[in-house]
Amino acid sequence: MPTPLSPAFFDRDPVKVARELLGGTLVRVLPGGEVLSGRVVEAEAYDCPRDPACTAGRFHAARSAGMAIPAGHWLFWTAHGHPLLQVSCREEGVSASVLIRALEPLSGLGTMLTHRPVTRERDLTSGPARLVYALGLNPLEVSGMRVDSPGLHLLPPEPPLPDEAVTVTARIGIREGRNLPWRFVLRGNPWVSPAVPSMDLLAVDRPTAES
DNA sequence: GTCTCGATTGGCT
DNA sequence: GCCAATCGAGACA
Repeated sequence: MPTPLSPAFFDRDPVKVARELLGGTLVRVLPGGEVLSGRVVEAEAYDCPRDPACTAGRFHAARSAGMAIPAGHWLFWTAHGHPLLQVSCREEGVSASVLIRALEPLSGLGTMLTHRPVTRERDLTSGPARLVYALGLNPLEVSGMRVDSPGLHLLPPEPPLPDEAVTVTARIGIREGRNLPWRFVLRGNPWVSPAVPSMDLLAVDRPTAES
């Protein structure tokens, strides 16, 4: 059983964190002890100092203050009335985070379906807000918790994913900064969120963010 | 109080 | 594929 990722893992470039998070396991332990888990098949990086898509500090300074908490804490962003699960990155005071966009359910599928009844299983967690609903996460309860909390934590991919298993694309659902290759998808996995237009696919297959 | 924005979702065609 | 509903948060009067 791998050790949960510690906050120190997140205290660096969110682009690298997003890449290395891919293939890992998100584990949710319900109060009754039941375990809901899923493999991270899609993740995006947001790094405000160099990211035109990151509205933190522009439109929603106060709202995004949570993104500036110390690295390795859960936080929620809301968009279009839906909660999105993120992990803070970098040192305190810098708004940077990794957004978990999709999971492949591993255990607790039945309970997830009670949280979020869907007709097709692949619709259960194939979206950033969908997985929050499926896991039954309460934003007020989870926000600000350490990323290695017993009730909600992340396990690293074992073994680490090879580059050829990862597709890097432009981010989706945003207006600015969409050309940055900061969206990481498990190649060929059916659980990723709705497909990006083919024109958005970049000619890169591995992270280029060396900073 | 009202308007606007948005990193989404789900229903309809 | 398209589009309306969604609702929390910020801006402004």
